[in-house]
This record gives sequence, structure tokens and C-alpha cells, in this order.
Amino acid sequence: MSLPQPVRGTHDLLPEDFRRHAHVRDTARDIAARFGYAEMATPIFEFTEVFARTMGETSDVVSKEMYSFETRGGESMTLRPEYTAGICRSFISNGLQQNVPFKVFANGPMFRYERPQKGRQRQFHQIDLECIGAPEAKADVEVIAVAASILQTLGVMDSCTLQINTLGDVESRQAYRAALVEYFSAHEADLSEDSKSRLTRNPLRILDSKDKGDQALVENAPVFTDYLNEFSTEFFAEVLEGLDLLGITYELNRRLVRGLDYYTHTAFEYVTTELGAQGAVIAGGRYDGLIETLGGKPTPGIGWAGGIERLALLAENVPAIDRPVAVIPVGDAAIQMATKLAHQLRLDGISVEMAFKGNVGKRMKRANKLSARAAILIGEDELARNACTFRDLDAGTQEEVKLSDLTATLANLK
RNA sequence: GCGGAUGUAGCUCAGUUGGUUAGAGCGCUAGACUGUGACUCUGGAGGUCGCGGGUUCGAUCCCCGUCAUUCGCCCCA
Repeated sequence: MSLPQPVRGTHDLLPEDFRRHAHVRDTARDIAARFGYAEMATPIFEFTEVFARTMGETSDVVSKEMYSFETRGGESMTLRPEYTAGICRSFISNGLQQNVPFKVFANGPMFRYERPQKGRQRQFHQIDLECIGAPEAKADVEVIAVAASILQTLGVMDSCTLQINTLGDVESRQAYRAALVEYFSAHEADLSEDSKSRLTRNPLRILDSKDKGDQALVENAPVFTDYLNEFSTEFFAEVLEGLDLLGITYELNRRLVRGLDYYTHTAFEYVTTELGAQGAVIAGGRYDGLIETLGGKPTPGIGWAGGIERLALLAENVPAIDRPVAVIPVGDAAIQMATKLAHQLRLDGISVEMAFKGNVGKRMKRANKLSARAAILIGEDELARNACTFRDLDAGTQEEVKLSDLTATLANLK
């Protein structure tokens, strides 16, 4: 079978897949709009620097997962691995400092050069929500509330839990980081290979290690709460209070650490156990230093991204396809009349199926396969009387209906 | 990037301890039923057994490589 194959880690979205996909996207868009988040889009690629600077040179995404290429002019470009950096760049490029809070929703394809697995692809799609320019804990709460509403509406909340943690402000985080490096450096020989490299790359990650030896060391490691300054502690408390107020349940996870450099304060993930190792379905956090890193004025921000493919795998109540009405000519003499009727009904907003060929039996079978709600048969008999035979395909009953009454009959159907 | 599993019709899978024409169900298609679907019955099409190489008189089956999928690690949505 040497048929052409899609590139590794990429997938076609055939109509049925696309329907699930679109349902996730449309649901998210509608709910985001209710909370005041308008949709926008940024280009699918940016100068490499935009991602390298914001996500951190040592992050996995930047160090080994970017799809980068050089233009003819010799500039390095990168297919976006996430949405946040691009939206923040756009916020700066368009001088939107005066528009805060800048609340936006976005969606589209992302690219990461990773080993594919279920729920993990090289080209995948994300929905994304950002609230830029709001330092208040209320923004954190709102952003999480949008995520919760989307999961609820998609019917996946039962299999998801919200894990939440704080990484503190820059001061707290660096103090803790230093303490961790000091502690683990003293035990470096006992660390797993992975964690040895984490020690320089992202020491907080060691807390998250699945290695048994590492976990034993983590037991006695410094605790983050001891290093959080007063402001950070109060800020996080306010976020949790806000979630309580809205009845949004969460699990405090002191080991939750995110891989990207730009996160501060609130970090959260909605995780599921139903997708193997790919647990996160919506994840995000606060990134108060990001805009400054990109060369903008210091501006706080918070947001999240959700994996559309992952959500589509879990979504339960995907609406069924629209059921059409089939128009079926009986005999060649009726084809023209049927064609005009089908056209008119479509102009009237009705979804109509009319096959290009076939006798009545074939056409009925086709109508059935497309789960048509009703069939409208027109033959010479009916033509003479300006009528049609209207067959209800669910009930299996039929009657003659005058063409002038057809619209009313169709309206009764639903 | 590292380790394990898998790869036979459009789909889900049998099968061959290496030996003449590789099977089933579903689906597709034609007909029984040239003005009526979902049920039933009878035919038909569709596979160089992922791809390449090796061993062999002979490979879909054994060996090596490769590509893809999948599970775990890393990491993440």
C-alpha cells in the first residue's frame, strides 16, 4: 500500500472528525463571548525570537520542539507552538495598552516537533483565552471560570479535575528556586539523570518527577509556601476565595509546575485520566513578566490554552448532523420540476437532498442513508394536481400535499 | 530523543508450525422490487498480507532495515 501518507503526527479532519472539532471550538467561542472575550487571530508563524524569548531558551518547547525555518532574507521564523506569545506580541505591535483589560479568545493550529501519541500530534489545534492588563485576582478567577464553563458544556467535567498552584511573584519564585538548587545540588549524585539536567534547566520540575529516588529526596526538600512573600500568599488566597464563591472545585497541587519560564502566581491545569499520559486538556496561568520580556511596558496577563483534539476525544454531546429533506422525482418528466422545487426550498432555508441520478428505489435508499427526515416525491400524477407525495420517513406514513401547503407541512415536521 | 508493542480488503479482525486460487463480519455495488427506504434473499467488485532488502527451491509468515500507529519516559494541549 504505497499510497501517499500524511506527514507524521499530522491528521486529516474528515467531515465526521471535523464536526466534533468544530463543536469544541464553537462551544468555547460562544462561552468566551458571554464573558466578554472577543475572537481574534494572529499569524501562524512569527519571528523565532518571539517564542524563544518568552518561553525560555531552556524550555523543551524551544530547545527541541520548534518548527523553525529561514526566510530567503536569512531571518529565522517559527511555526507557532502556542498562542500566548503571538497574542502578546500583537498586543504590543498594535499599541493596545489603552484597551486593557484586553480580553480575547483565539483558536487555530499549533506545531510542535514531538513524538506523536494519542492526544499528542505535531500539528494540533488549540483554543486559547487571554486577559491582558488585569493585575487583579478576579481576572484569574474569571479566566478559570470560562474554562470550567466550557468543560461543563462539553460534558467532560466529570472526568476532569482542576489542579491549581501558585508560583509566586518573581521575587518569591527566585528565592525558592535558589533554595531548591542548593538543596538538590547537595544530593546531586542521588538524582535521576532526568533530574540532574532539570537542576540547571528547571529545578522546580524535580518536584514533579516520577522517579522513586527523586520522590524520596523531594520529601525533605524546601517547601514553596515558606518562600512565598506576603503579597503572593494573599494574592493566591484571593484567587481561591473567588473560585469558592463560584462553586468551582479544585485540588491544591503544590507540585504543579509549568514548563514555560513566563509563568508567575497562579498556575492551573484541568486534567483527565482518560487520555493516558496526556492528561492536560486546558492549562494556563498568570504571566506578569511576559509583555515586558517582549519589549512592551510592564503589563500583567493571564490566560490558558486547551487542546481541541483532546477535548474532542472526550466531548459527549456533539450535536447530530442536520437532517435533510429528500426531493425525489418519479420518472424523467418530473426531474425539472423537482430540481426547481429543491432549489426553492433551499432558498427558503431548508436543507434539501436531491440525488443526481437513480430510480425511486435508489433515491429512497440514499435518503435513508443520509437520515433524511422526509421524502417529497413528485411524479406525473402529482404534477397534474400541483401536489407532491409527502412521506414521513420516521413514521413511514405518507399523504398527498398541495405544493402551496408544502412550507407549512415542513414547518410542522420539527 | 529513549524503551516496549503492533502493521492482512474502505472499517473491525481471523489465518498460514514457510508450500498450489489469503478468509469472515460490516460497508460498497448489482439484482429480486423499472412510483417508495430502514428487514430479508442472491450475485459482484475490492488485498503485490505497510515498504525495502536478506535467508530459502519457495516468504504474508523467519531475519535485518525503514515508515507509520500505539503504550510508557521526557515534556505538554
